[in-house]
Amino acid sequence: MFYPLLKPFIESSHRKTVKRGEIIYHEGDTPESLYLIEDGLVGLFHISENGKETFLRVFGKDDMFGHRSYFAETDYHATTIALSKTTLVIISKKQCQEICQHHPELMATMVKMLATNLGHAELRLAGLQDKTASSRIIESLLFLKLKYPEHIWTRKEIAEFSGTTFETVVRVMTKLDEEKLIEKEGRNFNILDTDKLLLKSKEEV
Amino acid sequence: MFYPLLKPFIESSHRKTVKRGEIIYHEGDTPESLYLIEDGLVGLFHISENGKETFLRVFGKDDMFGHRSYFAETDYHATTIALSKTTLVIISKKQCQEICQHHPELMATMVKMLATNLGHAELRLAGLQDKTASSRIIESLLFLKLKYPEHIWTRKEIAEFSGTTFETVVRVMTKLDEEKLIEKEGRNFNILDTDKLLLKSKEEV
DNA sequence: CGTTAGTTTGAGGCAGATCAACTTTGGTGG
DNA sequence: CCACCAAAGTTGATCTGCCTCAAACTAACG
Repeated sequence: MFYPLLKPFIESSHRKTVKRGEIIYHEGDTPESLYLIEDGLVGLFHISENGKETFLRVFGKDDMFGHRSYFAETDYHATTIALSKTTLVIISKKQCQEICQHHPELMATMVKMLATNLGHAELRLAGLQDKTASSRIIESLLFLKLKYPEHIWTRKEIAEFSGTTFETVVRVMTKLDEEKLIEKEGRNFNILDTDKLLLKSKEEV
Repeated sequence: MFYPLLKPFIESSHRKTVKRGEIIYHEGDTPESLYLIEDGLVGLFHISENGKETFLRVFGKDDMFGHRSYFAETDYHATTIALSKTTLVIISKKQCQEICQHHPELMATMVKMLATNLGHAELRLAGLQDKTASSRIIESLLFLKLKYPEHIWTRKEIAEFSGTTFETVVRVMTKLDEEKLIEKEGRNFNILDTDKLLLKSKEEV
């Protein structure tokens, strides 16, 4: 959603293609550039010492990432990994400074985006305390599949997004399949009844 | 930290005093204004249907709040409650629009603040998955007490900030008191060894 | 058509929540 | 200044949702 706004400024920018599983930057690295997704899917993950991964945000076609650290003026707080074959446009910090200076109206878009993300992050934080695992899994299924229907979400990705384990995701999905609210199709799945799922995610506390 | 920047613009603004426990705005309300704290302490909480409260952010002297919803252009996603007697300066949306228009440099400050907050929220989100309750409690004790030493933090507030229960906070604090890392003093407590606490919060996984 | 990444299912364990009963603190007003 | 009492804190006992571990199974790709 950011890309079209910037397109005029970056025609000549450096491009890079990464394949599924490839790391784009690591937590702790110092930002040298911003990234735009020309095509593909990228996940932002926090990986703790014991190896536990938390799936913080997804970025799709036309989304920007790396901007949070750039504007916070800190090192990256998490790691970005390509979830599928992805083509990136790389914008240098210098380039970004120029764009920001000459186009202050983009800052308003950035403020709105960050404020929205902050709200989502805080609601997820709260949800982790007061919702059951299956409620969070259902929410994640809806969010991930409705937003990026073409991607085959693994149980592990869904688990890390919902703050559970992949075994728990498997069990919940099996139950939802039996109840005909989703249908499993190989490693993929489809949503059959969005409304009932939404309802169910709310009544499961 | 925002107040001083804005002081020139708001001399004549409306002021309001609230006492401990008073609600300033509710989740779901539509923002009509922004708030600055002239003096006192305010907490942002998410309260779920079953009554479980999550303590999302603290605001102290010279902090602004209510801005996230204003800039995201959504209803409030959480509730603000005064943690002590607090004097507020209320800025209307119209006033805010004018300030933003005439002082685009303030937008840069806002972007940085939101980006920083988003990073913190996401790290807390990840911490909820990969850290033990006592590790999170120790982090919360350090954060809350070092940032606002004058406030007498209740066990309930600490629990809601760390994502645990007040009984667990009591047990962890009793242990830390025995180990002479903190000292309990009536309902208050003091930090005796910041470094060892920091270390301990890291080794407790 | 072999290999590997991803999925499924069951059994068992535990960190920390919940429930319950009791004590202490510190503010208030008589 | 003291007596009262509501709010806050303490401690122990019990319970449970979900994670962990383990051991097959199966899709899908080269």
